[in-house]
Amino acid sequence: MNELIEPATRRTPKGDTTREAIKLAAKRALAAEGFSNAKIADIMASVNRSPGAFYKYYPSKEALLLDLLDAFRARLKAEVNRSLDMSEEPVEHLKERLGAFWKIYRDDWPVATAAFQMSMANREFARAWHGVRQQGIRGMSSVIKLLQQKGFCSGLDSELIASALCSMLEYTGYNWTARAGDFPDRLIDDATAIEVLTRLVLDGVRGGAAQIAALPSAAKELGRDRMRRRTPS
Amino acid sequence: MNELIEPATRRTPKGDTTREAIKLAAKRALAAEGFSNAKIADIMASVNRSPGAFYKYYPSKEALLLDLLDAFRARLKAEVNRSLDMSEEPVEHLKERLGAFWKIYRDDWPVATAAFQMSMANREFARAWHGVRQQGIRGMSSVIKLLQQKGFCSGLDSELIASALCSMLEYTGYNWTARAGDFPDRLIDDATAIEVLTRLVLDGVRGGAAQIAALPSAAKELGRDRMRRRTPS
Amino acid sequence: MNELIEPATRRTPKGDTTREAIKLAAKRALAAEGFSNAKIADIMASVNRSPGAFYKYYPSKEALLLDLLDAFRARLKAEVNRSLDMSEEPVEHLKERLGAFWKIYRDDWPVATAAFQMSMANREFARAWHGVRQQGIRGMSSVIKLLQQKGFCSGLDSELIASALCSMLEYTGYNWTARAGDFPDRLIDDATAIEVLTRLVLDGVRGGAAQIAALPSAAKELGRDRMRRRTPS
Amino acid sequence: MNELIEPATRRTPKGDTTREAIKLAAKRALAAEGFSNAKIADIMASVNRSPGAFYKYYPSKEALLLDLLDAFRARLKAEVNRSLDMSEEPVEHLKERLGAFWKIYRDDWPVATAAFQMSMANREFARAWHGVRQQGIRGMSSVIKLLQQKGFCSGLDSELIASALCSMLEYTGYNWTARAGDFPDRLIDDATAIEVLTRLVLDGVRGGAAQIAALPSAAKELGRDRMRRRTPS
DNA sequence: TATGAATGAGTGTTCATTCAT
DNA sequence: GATGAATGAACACTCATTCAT
Repeated sequence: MNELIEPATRRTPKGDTTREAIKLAAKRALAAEGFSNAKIADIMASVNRSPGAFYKYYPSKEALLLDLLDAFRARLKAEVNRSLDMSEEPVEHLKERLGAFWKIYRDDWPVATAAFQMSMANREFARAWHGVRQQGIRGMSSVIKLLQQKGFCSGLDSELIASALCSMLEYTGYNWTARAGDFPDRLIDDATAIEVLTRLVLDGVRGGAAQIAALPSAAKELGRDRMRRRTPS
Repeated sequence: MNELIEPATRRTPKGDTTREAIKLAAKRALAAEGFSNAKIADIMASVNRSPGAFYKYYPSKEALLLDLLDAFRARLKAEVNRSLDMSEEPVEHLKERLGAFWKIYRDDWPVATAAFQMSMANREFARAWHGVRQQGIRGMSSVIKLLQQKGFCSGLDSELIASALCSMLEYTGYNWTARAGDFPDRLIDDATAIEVLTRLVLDGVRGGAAQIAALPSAAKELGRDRMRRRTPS
Repeated sequence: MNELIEPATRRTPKGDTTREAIKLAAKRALAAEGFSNAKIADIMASVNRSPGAFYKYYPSKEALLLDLLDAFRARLKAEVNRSLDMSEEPVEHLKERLGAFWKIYRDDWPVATAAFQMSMANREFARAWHGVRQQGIRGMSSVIKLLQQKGFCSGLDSELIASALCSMLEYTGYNWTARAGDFPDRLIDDATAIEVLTRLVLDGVRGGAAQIAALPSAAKELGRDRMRRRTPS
Repeated sequence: MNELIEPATRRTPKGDTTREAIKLAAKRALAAEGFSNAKIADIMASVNRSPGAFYKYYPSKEALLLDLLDAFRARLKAEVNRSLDMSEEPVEHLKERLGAFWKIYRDDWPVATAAFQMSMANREFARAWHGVRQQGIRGMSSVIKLLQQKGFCSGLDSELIASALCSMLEYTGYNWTARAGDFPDRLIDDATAIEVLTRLVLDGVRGGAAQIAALPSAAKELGRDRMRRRTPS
């Protein structure tokens, strides 16, 4: 995606090691400070290199983030959007995908957050970040469309639902993981996170149809309640 | 919440006008550049004032954002968390609240986004932003708990669900509104947005019960379907 | 000395009151912050006036200090250099003069210190402050010359001695009075201060000749001591 | 005293050169403008460096002055307060010490003056400057106490005398050296300065005893003389 | 190749001074 | 006369980037 940031020469193993170390340190810096506040000098210091050495690996600070973002996107594609063909049992399939999604965000939310921030002011990042979002949305909406053909979730814009659910996943990835998130004093284990998110996505994805069709007990009662009220008014 | 930023003297109408103009211009700048990139001089120029005039109104750039955030929080509290007693029809109640939420974010996502960004690197913002999040989560989880008593959505951590749903609302507020969001070429009208979000929240909030009741029929059928489909191809 | 700072119109009593209040507040500000750090707005606020009102009384911040310095100089002239004719008993005379000097500095060291500071970077203040110093030095050296004619303190440059003694008086005025001076936890009463300073000046003024002539016991012993030591080495 | 300002890495010779050049240029700027008026950019320009380079060496403008002040204090301690034991001939000892003092002030009064100015408004400088003063005062008062045990200078507060004499030395260091001092058109050579100052300090230090012993003869005679003189004129 | 000193444009903030009301 | 909002030049400090060694 970003050939510009590839150096002309084939990277040596040593260079690769350093490059990976830089990426790791950069993520840590991103997590602690955000992109604008993260300093090249600090990142390089935490890798025991001089500031100048950074430019052996990236032509600019932004190229570093673009590289991280590219890796992030590739990982998402490989592990979440892997196959859109659903040979497996769909609920399990979804759960598995969301588990992958969750783990990627647990590790890489600093990259996503930084890219998101940059996307607001910077054209190139806007495009790149938009691409990442679209990738997720496409995957999600293809599931939804499939279900809509089955009669679920009918009548609503699948793209919007996909967008909203992706937003939930992404931002929740941050809020349940980052120190500055919603639960600073609580470690949310992977199993719980994945279970809750799966259920919410499932509900959202099956949505309206499921309710009307399948909820004589719960939902209809709610509905009836409402009707009764509505009738007299 | 932030009395510190109130000047000692009673504000004159003229000063008030300027102050409001500054806030508005600041939101625009925040939307276009993000907090770190927004320049005081630019904000003041767009209000036809000199850079120095800013400091008649705020002691620092950060104080401005804190003020905007405080107003944002107050608005949320007034319009969304208004009454937690559910004397009214609950679905209508929820819809109305989410409508308010949506409109606030539609107007003020630059503030929320900037505060979110700052919360990552800055103690004071972390606290303030966390407070905003908690306010939303508390409101949401009180609804959920109420429903759980009625048998819905049982077995799952109401705080987690509330957090995830708030994340969805917030981030969707951005992604459906901002130019750099998911749908740059499409204007999502309030009614649609509110409808979709309400449905998703409702599903998430009612959730669990429905699943337990309906999964054998719905989800499994989905699964079977899929398999059948795949087999012949 | 500084006619520039006199307004064209005859000052009204009310204006005079405010002007005096400004001077007083300025001295306090000078004492607490020094000239560069003292802010017009603060001074005016402590007089319950708007910043703009300052310029009714002085054309600039520096004019204020020049005015204060002029008053300081006038007071010194009136009370210390009052009469250089020494009709009274000279020791008493000196003591009285130094008492006046001490009291002036006790009250006005902020002005002197500020003027001194400004004199380093600013031509006009350099001249003005130099004038104040010269006034003191002239007074002191005239005493010394008189004594030299009597055989005291011979062989030394009376101007240098006068300069040094004036330096001692001035700087001691600060160091024994200001909160940031040498004795923060001790209040040095006027009598003690005047006694010690008088003695030091007297000794300095009478100096060497007196010693040789009048100190067979003390000084010579010291001298002898020295010789003895020196002889063998 | 100020390890904080030492960079973490071992300073290279090149860096050391620049650092020393900065100190020197800073002293010149301090002499010409005073601390508040001295501009980092100017100092760095006079060292042929960009403004930003300053911060390789000092974290702030104030840290620079603290460093200069620390060096000043160290030099004073090493050369003036070197040994407080008076095994050598005391007058020679004193003369030598005052000579060192004089030369230090001749070189470094800009630092002392700037520190003095800053001490009025700034806590940290107040402490640091007070420390320098105390160091001088302690040295001086130990001499005085020694002499008091021999019967000199009895009955007066040795600390006050020490303070006053130190004030004389310090401020005279400025007034005989600086362009804006008392003798703009005259270069006072070291020998003269040291001689005069030594005599004044000696007189002040021995003082009291001499007075008591010699006043009937000397001072009163002076008084009588004066009267006699005046009468006929 | 790596270093780290140096660059220099950029920005938040201050405050003496002005001026419309 | 008085006000106080506004001015705008000034300056300390930052940091991505460069380059001599």
